[in-house]
Amino acid sequence: MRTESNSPVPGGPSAVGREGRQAATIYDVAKLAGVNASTVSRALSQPGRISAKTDKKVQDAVKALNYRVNPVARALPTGRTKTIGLLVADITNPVFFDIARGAERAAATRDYTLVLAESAESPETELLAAQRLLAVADGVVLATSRLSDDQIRQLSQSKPVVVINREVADVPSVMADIETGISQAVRHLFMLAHKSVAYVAGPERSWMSRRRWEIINDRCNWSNISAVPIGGSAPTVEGGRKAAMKVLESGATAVIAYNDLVAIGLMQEMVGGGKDVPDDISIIGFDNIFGSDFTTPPLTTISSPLAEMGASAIELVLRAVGATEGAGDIGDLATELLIRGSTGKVRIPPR
Amino acid sequence: MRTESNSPVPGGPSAVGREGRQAATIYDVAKLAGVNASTVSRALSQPGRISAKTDKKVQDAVKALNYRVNPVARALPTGRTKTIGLLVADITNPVFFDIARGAERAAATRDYTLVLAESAESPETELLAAQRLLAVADGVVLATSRLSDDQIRQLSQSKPVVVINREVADVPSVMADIETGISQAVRHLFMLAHKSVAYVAGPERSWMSRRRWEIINDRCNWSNISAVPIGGSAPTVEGGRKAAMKVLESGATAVIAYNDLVAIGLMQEMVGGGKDVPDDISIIGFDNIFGSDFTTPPLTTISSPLAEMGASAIELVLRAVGATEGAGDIGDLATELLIRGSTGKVRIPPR
DNA sequence: TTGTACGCGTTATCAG
DNA sequence: CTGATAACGCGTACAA
Repeated sequence: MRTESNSPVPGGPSAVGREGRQAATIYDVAKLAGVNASTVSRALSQPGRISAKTDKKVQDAVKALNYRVNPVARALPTGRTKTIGLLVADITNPVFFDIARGAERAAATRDYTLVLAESAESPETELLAAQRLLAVADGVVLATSRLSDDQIRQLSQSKPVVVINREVADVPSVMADIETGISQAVRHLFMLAHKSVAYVAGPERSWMSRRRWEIINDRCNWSNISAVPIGGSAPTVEGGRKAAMKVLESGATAVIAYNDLVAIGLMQEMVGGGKDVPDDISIIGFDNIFGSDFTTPPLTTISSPLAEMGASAIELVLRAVGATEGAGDIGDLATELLIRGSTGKVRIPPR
Repeated sequence: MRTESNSPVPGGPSAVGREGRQAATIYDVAKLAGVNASTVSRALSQPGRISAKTDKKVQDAVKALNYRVNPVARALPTGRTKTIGLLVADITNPVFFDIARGAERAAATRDYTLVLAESAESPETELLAAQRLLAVADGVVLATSRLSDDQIRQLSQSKPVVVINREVADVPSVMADIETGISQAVRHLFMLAHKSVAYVAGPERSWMSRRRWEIINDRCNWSNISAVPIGGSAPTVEGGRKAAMKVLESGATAVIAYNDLVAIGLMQEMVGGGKDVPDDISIIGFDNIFGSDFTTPPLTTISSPLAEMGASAIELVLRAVGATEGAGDIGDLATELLIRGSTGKVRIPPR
């Protein structure tokens, strides 16, 4: 491999060759403006602390050279990249998109940029990815973590970490208040005369899946409904399809799925198998993802304000890094049952 | 504002306080290993060019101190951040989801990280965002650009830029071969005896929208079908709803929408208004987005391999920065008509 | 208010 | 094969 650059740092920018004219630095600006580089630096970051005409000279030079600060150079002495990491278990999951949307916009508003990473549902990958993100970003949002509480706490020692839909001692989080949504759902099923409801769980390592089950079970007990758990399936449409048979065999007249994807898979498989929804079986999902109202019948679901949650998570990180004022906790975000067409009165009495 | 740090650079890492123990540097490693910092650097980046036992000493020290390279420090002399920017017009658009999915995975495979930005459909915002991305990332992918050819070319002078679904001279791009898909669609409509089809266009500034119209118009002429353009609506479900009336008034018996979102809005509005799809009117979308098969009837659509396109775009950027071998163009990616339930034989003859 | 000088953590040249 | 050292671009005590 040969190097024919005369740059002081051969690997450096000027060695790339492919690039256009070398970007201007504060030194170039300083020279043109007839001031010192440090003055330029100040003029750019602390507009007040500079004399009016020096400022003008600098601004003119900046325009003339089309100067832009080099963010990575700025980040080195500063330690801040104005970047926030967003880590999700599975990019494919529509839940993530709503979160990302809220997060991106919240970040952009504060002039921060989002850095994306996916863990492919693997705790090991997630840990590595989180560490990599923390090395670049000023803070990280864990959207659907499969890590242990300890691991998360440990990560949060170096830089601000915020988790979504998960409770970890000493780590700030943004939670959906699923209790109310679930209560509404169970009451809804109760009114429709259901006596037995199944819960199709998500990934084993999902904290949220376990939590949802606990609350569903609890509320069902209150209402004298028997709740039957149906073990860990993938949180996808396919996962839902595969779980359909087990649900049917359970004898339940209604089913609550870990999320909308699973619910949709369940519905597809059941309708495809000749069952009628909701006459034969009622289906409820979680999250109100994009498209959950496209189905026939449209899916009844416990909706979470995903975009807001993404935004709030960013907001919390921003506070932690001191980029924004605000204080106090962000209370759990409201959740509600969206009654659409996939739930109805029981027709076939439970055996 | 007071500063009580004794760090040489007060704004620097050690001043943050919130952070845990200061991260180890190569100097710490060097000291512990009893070698020079530059040796550590080499041991880490060029494993071959170091003696076996020096290497071991370094590795041990690395583990002992739990050392991690500082990516921003590395990026300064190097000029490479191992980061690629992905810029989209609207995060909310499901088309973007699939592209992002493919892109993220392709990037992760090569050990690159994705940086996200949204332009909110505004050319000004897009330009600014692109410039910001280019300052941080090693290259940028423009997924749904609203910029002019010149602006894009200009951006691509500093660092590699790849566009998706857009043709710009001198700028590498990843394109879906929409001709075949559209040909299939028009032929399909022809076989169903349609004589007049409407095209509901997308945003005025969308290059893709114009191109789709051109080809549709062309193919319709071939088949002696009259094609009627229905001007720029927002590329959203809402945009589709608003355009429904105009479509009906046009007297067309079939409509091709700028994308699936618009098509779904169209369908919702029409079905809501008492029309039957496809008996009264056939509807075809573009892209085969997530959920487009959830509708009733499921949407017939011209599908693009969005995830592959995202991946290919990243691949092209990676080649340009020399991070990956490969050469040659990436041919246009195949497109095909997915015939589902929203298209059928004309029932009402055109007036 | 402005200039001087140094350091942020890493890479790469150049001697040894 | 390894050590010393300059430089990447910028921010900021400190002195002027």
